[in-house]
Amino acid sequence: MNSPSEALGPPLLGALLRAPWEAVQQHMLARVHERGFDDLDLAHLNVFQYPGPQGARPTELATRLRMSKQALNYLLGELERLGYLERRPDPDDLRSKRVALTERGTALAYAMREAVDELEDAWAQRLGPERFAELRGLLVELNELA
Amino acid sequence: MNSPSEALGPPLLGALLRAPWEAVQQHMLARVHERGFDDLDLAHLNVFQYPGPQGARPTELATRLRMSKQALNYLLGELERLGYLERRPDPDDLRSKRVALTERGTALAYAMREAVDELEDAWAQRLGPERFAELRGLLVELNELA
DNA sequence: ATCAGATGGTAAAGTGATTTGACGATACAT
DNA sequence: ATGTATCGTCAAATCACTTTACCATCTGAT
Repeated sequence: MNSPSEALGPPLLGALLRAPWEAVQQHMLARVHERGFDDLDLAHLNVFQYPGPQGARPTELATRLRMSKQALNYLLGELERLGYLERRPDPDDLRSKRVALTERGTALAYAMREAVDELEDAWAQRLGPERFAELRGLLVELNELA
Repeated sequence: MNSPSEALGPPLLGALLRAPWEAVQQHMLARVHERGFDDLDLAHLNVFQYPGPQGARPTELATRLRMSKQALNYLLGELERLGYLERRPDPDDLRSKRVALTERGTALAYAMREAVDELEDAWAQRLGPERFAELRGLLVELNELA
């Protein structure tokens, strides 16, 4: 009685959300590496996360991804060097740049999307389509709360 | 037609899982800071994540948290310096250590737990208790798949 | 009982992602 | 016009983390 583990109680919602999210991430990374985009890591994929960097300004992206504009710019530099995107001058604001995906960048976004779809399909099958739909619906609501 | 954002489609499951998980994390960090544990960041809280470091061996913890034993030991060093835990010799294995929470460490674990409960309660209320229970159940199942 | 190999923890140096601080250029509001 | 805010970037410094290398201890085979 009163063992430390008992005192901690059952798995918390945080843990329940975290594990499958990490599974998605890892699956995405592995799949994307298989497809030949093996010069990237999770930090890079993070930049491409929904809704992706296409057309965005660096500062806007940095805010969205909750990192300093310097940190993001560092990543953009690497992604540009690796041929995934370019930073082009913004015609409407001479101070500003806009991120433009290259062909390779677009292909990456597509591959990421496909990887997630794949995993979702697998889960939907094993959970049952209607229960999976229910889960998705509840998660959408949860996201609206936060 | 065929705008970049259309091509990306609706929010993916990854994003749906990530956002609320990050909300949990941020709430936990903020709450814990309020309570006076303001010398910690997310990396530290990570060590305390379910089921917590109490009684664990460093290497075991490192495996559980998917980091190198050196990286974990670095964090344990800080947490020890800040008075949250101690590394004590393991009586059963002279090579080994065991993590023992201090009073402050136990208080932190309790505060973290409380913070998550708080947020869960808020969500349960706004989602409806039975729908929240459903969400939780589905997440448990999803965790068993992965 | 001994010895080989595995495992646990740690130290030290190096790496590299990220922060801090500062800057010139442009935009915008008054 | 002029002051202030914003955009991107550079450079230096920092700090978390990796790599490499150890020694101590355990374990199992002989």
